[in-house]
Amino acid sequence: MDATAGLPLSPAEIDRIARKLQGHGIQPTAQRIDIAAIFFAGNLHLSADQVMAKVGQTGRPVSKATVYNTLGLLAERGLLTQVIVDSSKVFYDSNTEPHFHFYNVDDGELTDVEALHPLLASLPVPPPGTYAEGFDVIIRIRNRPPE
Amino acid sequence: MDATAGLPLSPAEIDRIARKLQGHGIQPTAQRIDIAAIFFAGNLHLSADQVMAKVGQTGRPVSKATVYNTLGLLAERGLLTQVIVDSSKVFYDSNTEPHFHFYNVDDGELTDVEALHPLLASLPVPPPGTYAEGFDVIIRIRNRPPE
DNA sequence: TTAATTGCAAACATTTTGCAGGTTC
DNA sequence: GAACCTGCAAAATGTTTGCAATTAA
Repeated sequence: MDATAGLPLSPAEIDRIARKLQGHGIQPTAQRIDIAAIFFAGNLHLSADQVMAKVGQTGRPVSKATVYNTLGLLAERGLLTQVIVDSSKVFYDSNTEPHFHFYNVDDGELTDVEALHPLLASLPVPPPGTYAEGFDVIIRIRNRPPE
Repeated sequence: MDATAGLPLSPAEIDRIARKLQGHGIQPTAQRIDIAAIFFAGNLHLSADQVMAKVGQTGRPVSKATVYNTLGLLAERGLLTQVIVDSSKVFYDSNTEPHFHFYNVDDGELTDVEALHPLLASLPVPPPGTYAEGFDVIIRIRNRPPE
């Protein structure tokens, strides 16, 4: 899916996104709407610098600090999910439903996989005194068979 | 350099570790033996700086570059597993059998969980043209119940 | 007008790299 | 002797922070 589809944003779209942000206790500013719009346009997995690049393409650059702030805020408020698959950068996923990921180590691509219920139902139970906050299931894949 | 200097490693232990390294095509140097000894002593999850600190405690400091080189090499040769749970650092796990992890986000502790076979058998199948290289199953836990 | 947000640059932490000097085979 | 390993310092990332200027409630 093309993440730049729908940009520039129609007033109706801006309004829709602004309401969504407000619904999650986030003050809707121009920069936040631009960033949120990218993710709300489709199912995407982007790193902070990819977001910055994409926002820049729409004609209104946003500073690095604001991109990081906003991504962190959107994740904290449940509008995005952080995906940690690579030790060198964090990905943000517009899919906030429980699901798994394929991570292609050759090209760095992240792909969603619908969560398998039998698998979910049998996840290990946290030790006494601790509580599950979430889970990550990542299948690392590559383009050539293992030797 | 004398490989036994200042370390609580018996000659027999050093020899055992040296052979293990050689068995995986790794030239056993004093520094590599010191680092490997830490992991082979038990089931541990340590980051590079934790390894450096532990080696330092034994009386013979090892440079940062060598610690990173050695950990990377041991992981590449299958003697350690890299665990990516935190965006800011990599953990190395002496358990190289397929298994899952609890990651306590409050105190940064990693714990092994035996892999559940029914779960393993039902992992998603990679897309055509790609091949599974491995999997990560991480259950994020915390010390207080979700609000 | 009061609080929140932005942008810039500098600071940070982890990891990687270049290269001179040592060590091992 | 040739190849490999180590250590140091500097560089490269990705991310965070401090703070003045701007914008929103």
